[in-house]
Amino acid sequence: MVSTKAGREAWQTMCEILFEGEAHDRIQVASAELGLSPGLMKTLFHLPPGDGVPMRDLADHWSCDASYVTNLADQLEERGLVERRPHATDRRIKTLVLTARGAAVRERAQALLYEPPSSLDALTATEQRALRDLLRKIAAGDAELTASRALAAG
Amino acid sequence: MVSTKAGREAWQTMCEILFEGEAHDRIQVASAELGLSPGLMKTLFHLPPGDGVPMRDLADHWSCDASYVTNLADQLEERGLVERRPHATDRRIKTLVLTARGAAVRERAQALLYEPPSSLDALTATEQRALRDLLRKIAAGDAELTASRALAAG
DNA sequence: TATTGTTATACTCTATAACTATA
DNA sequence: TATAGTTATAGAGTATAACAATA
Repeated sequence: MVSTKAGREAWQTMCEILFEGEAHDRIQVASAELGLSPGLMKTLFHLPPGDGVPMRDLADHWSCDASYVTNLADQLEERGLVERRPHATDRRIKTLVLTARGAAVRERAQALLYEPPSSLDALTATEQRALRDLLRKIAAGDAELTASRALAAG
Repeated sequence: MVSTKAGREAWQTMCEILFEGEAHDRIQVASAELGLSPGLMKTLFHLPPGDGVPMRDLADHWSCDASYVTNLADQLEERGLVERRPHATDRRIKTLVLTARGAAVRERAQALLYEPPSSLDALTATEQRALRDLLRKIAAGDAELTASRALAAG
């Protein structure tokens, strides 16, 4: 089913809209407006408000080195956006927790990123609902995505 | 119309599927497989086979410095993937043109990037067609995207 | 012994400034 | 005088290696 011609065309068009269209520089623009690097903004997105995330989990998700996560954490801490907190049971682990200010910046970042481009205007209200429902069905079937959402929900 | 609740939800879900889901590391994985940096791969995508693009156009599209485009061009040239060619009428301008090898690598890169994630499997064939049609309608209304496609079509 | 995180270091990516050639 | 591209250089981003603390 996944190799349906229409499915491939749908996926390709989705990539083009996000990477080539009006919104292709959204991340740069949003992070510049918040005075953050794209990497720092991406980190905020992975920290559910009120809940600590082990630094190792971030390195695993991004397939990056642990030392880079240390670097990101240092920069966010300097700006007062996150705190390092010890893990409840394993004292090797440090978790990253958003501060109140960090949660506010995260919310602002999401507002900027999730603002739809004007090209969405090409769809009627009914079509926009149909699109949302189809995309949500895909998201629900995406193991990684649903896992990270379950985490975010606490 | 664009600020429809469903439209915002659709856009947010689209971002989440691409940036957080199964496919979130597609670009890294694909470029690693081709032995290119993500920046080099992105450059190949902006060079329509058989047609030269002025280096300045790339810098403008990405809002980056011209010297960085020089750097990208140097690296692609070293690998035999592009050639610098003089512009027909303005001798200040150099255009970047894919070599035969460059066009082949570009095609392979597209195949890797545009391979849909398995989560698309959650949709029936009919739904995949409906999704494709909705996305294409958005793409057609995206001024930047249609402009770059017109260019690619020659 | 294996794992988490840090430090020191080096390499890649990207920008700034000064320059050459062309318009 | 203004624009396209290059060079040299500096800064940010990211990885590697060696290390300390904990499991």
